[in-house]
Amino acid sequence: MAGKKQFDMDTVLDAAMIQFWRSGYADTSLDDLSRATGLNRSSIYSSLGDKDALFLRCLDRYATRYGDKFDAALSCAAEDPVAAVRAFFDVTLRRIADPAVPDGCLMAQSVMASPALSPSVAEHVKELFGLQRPRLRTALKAGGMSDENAEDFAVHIAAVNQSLAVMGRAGSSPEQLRAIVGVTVDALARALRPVG
Amino acid sequence: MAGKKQFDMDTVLDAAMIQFWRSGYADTSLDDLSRATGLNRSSIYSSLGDKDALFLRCLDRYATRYGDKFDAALSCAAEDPVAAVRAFFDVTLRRIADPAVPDGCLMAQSVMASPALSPSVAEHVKELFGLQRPRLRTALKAGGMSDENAEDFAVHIAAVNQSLAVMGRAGSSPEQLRAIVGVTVDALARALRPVG
DNA sequence: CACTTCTTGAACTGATCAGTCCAAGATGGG
DNA sequence: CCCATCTTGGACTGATCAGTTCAAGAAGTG
Repeated sequence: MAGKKQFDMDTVLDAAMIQFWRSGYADTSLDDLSRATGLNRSSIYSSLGDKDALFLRCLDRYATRYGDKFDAALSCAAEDPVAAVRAFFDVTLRRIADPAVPDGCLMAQSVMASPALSPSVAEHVKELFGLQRPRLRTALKAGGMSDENAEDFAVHIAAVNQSLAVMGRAGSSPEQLRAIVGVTVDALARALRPVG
Repeated sequence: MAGKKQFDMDTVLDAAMIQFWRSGYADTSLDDLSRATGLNRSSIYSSLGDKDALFLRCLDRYATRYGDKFDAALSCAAEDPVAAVRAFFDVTLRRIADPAVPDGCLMAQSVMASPALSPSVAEHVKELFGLQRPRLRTALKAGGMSDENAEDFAVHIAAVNQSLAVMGRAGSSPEQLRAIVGVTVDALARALRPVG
């Protein structure tokens, strides 16, 4: 077998991402990754680099995949910001309900574990994690919200969205998760209605 | 040295708890615990049991210490539920601002890491984590809220409270954390005011 | 069909892990 | 002052970790 990779890179990266997502960085060994991807250790190293490099690629993959979905959900914010935020939360709620994918959130658990990561990886995690807030702020301002309110709601919504993964992993039911976002969506609707 | 322990159990348990809190279960080795507590490995085993047993004691210690503070904060819920919830959040905000203690939250990060914990420990973590919601529900009902609203706000407030630790560890400023709880407290105040 | 090129599997290295064991030594009772 | 008792420190075990190395062998090229 020369000159041709024996595997599909997308499939392999998905498998590795899901492994990190399910077990976290510290509890994912190279043997786990080898088993999950079907690749030998030396194939992983030669094609994807060391554990940190592979983890970074998985983080970027995760951030891009769901970042695009969040952007799409918020794209109607100018016309109907409340519907946009509802769609934003739905991305997460659907991800949690999807049996093809682990519960929890790769970003949130990586942030929580960041003191144990190498400094450069930890920095990258925080950067990716921080993309959520400006995304929301821009959408809320497009929806007609004042600067100050948009700031506050953006960070609040980012926090609530992140909490869904933790609550889901802790055993909260889909109904409870909907109740969590319901309070936030109601508050947003009220804040956007000029006469309250 | 016979018949007398050479150390203060409270001091040792605090040191171990903080070590787990800072680094998480997976990234805390017995050498770390030995260094943090000043106790030798064999002293840890003979006095506190194995790593899982010690971790459980630290979890219980954490849950009791902050659980008591949360209860105290909510004790005025019948007279002023909004002030009670504000005080509830203040327990967490003050903990995050306290330099004597790690950022993050031992419960939240243990829940996130639960798939990598032994099943019995994971179960215990989820139990302790689940204590927050009924605590809040009882307080909100005492404050005059309807059953349905109390349910929804209880799980929402528990989620937001939990998210503060993650957002703090991700680098959010104290002002941003206050904005996160501000939205929730405002929503609660509105829900409690009979005429909105 | 032969040769070059690259992937691949398995063995190996040194470090670190949780957990065990035991001799050394300190203390309190007699 | 001596002995029994218990804590303590350090050495040890077997497992697992990330990362490296290398021979075997398959595909492409002529």
